Amino acid sequence: MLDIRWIREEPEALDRALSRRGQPPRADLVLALDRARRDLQTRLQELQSERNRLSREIGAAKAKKLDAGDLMTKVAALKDDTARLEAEERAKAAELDALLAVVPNVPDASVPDGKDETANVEVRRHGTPKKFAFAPKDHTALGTALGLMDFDAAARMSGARFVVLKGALARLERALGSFMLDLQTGEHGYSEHNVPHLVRDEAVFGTGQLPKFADDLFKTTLGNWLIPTAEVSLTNLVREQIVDDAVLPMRLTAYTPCYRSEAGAAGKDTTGMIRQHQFTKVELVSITRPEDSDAEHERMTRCAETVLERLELPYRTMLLSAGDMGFSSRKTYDIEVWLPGQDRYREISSCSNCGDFQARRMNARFRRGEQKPEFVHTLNGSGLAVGRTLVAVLENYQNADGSVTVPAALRPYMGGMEKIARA
RNA sequence: GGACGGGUGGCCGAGUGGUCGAAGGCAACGGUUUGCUAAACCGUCAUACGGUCAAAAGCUGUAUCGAGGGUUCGAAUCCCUCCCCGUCCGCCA
Repeated sequence: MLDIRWIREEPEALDRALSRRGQPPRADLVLALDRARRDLQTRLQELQSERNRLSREIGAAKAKKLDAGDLMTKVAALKDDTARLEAEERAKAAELDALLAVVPNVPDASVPDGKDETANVEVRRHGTPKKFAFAPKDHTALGTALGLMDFDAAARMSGARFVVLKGALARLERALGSFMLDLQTGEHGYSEHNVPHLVRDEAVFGTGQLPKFADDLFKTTLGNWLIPTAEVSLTNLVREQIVDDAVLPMRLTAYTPCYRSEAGAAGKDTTGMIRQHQFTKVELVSITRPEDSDAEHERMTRCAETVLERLELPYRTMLLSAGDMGFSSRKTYDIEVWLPGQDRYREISSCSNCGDFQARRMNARFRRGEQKPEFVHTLNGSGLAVGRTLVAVLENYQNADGSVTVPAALRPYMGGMEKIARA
């Protein structure tokens, strides 16, 4: 949510930001609604003021046992006007709120222009894709041949975009989660959390998935939403809170399943584990002071990259263009891991600085000393998506005989296992 | 799921229809007193959004006693719905 006062002062900046995201201008509409709402508010308040004054006189008259009949008819006359104005003011405010709720965050000055991912800028690259002496298989072929990855069984009970992992692959998933959590908590200062996976409307509105992206989410019969990422649960830890300056930056992490309807992804990545309705992820969230969020963003991105470095997986880091960024973000780095089975880099982490955009939506603030509360800045990043990391491990560590070498960093989590082979 | 009891300012807590944004206390802040500390005393002490102003300050108005609706000239107080917390019962990993 953007600051309406900022829009009043710099409406042209809003339209410029929208244009960078490939959206039509909306400042005129926002300003018109805002003006109309405030005019209604002023008129309403004048009526209320008059009503309050007369009501006090009635009270005073009655206390003195005087007749207040005239006064009461006077106030009654105000009633219709007050009720009508109140309804109008409320309707106008709701209209304005609904509009502001779907206006995306303003891209940072350092974000490159561009309408989609073709304009993303590579900022660094690590490792070199391995040359295989044989034609590398993709993870689906590898996992299926190992007898440890069963899409058919998953489809029978759940439909498309689900998988059953067995044996060493099931354990590999757990090992990756534990390894990532240990790294982020033990070396990078993130505190581990176990959070709700079902949340209310307000929580999902807070992080920005609602109201615009409800189609991407699953909803329970009780009305709760399944989290599409632990960003929702972790960031909402500070909703409606005023935290002390001294506790910032807060660095939070959680290992959770993520549920996504993938409504807009029909036909994309239809096979394999790349795009599933359910996957696990170690999420990183930072809550910072405004002046610290840029540095924290760089740090967080490095925390995510470190996972890939420890696993010795080649990756590149992309700075997303304005047109490719998510709704709540003002600047995003995507980390893409090399997948030999696809012969290209694929997104495995996305690290975003949301500035105060989410904080406004969830009213998350902090206080410096005795000063007035200010909105915090919120950041989130995957550290990493476990399902896709498993895919990357399988494809990059595959051997000619179809077995998969266990990365050294994971062996302690695999009971010392060095290789995953068909039993 | 059933039956009760609760949600009031940073905290505690009073307030069942009329100058109540809300007594009192604690904490905090400023001051007086004081060798220092403490104590005592005096004062200040919610937020949001409007209007006024070039702007800020100031002044002024409105709203806010869990949320939303309703009754009433007037609601913290009465009614309805919802949310949250607690206790007991049932069920249950």
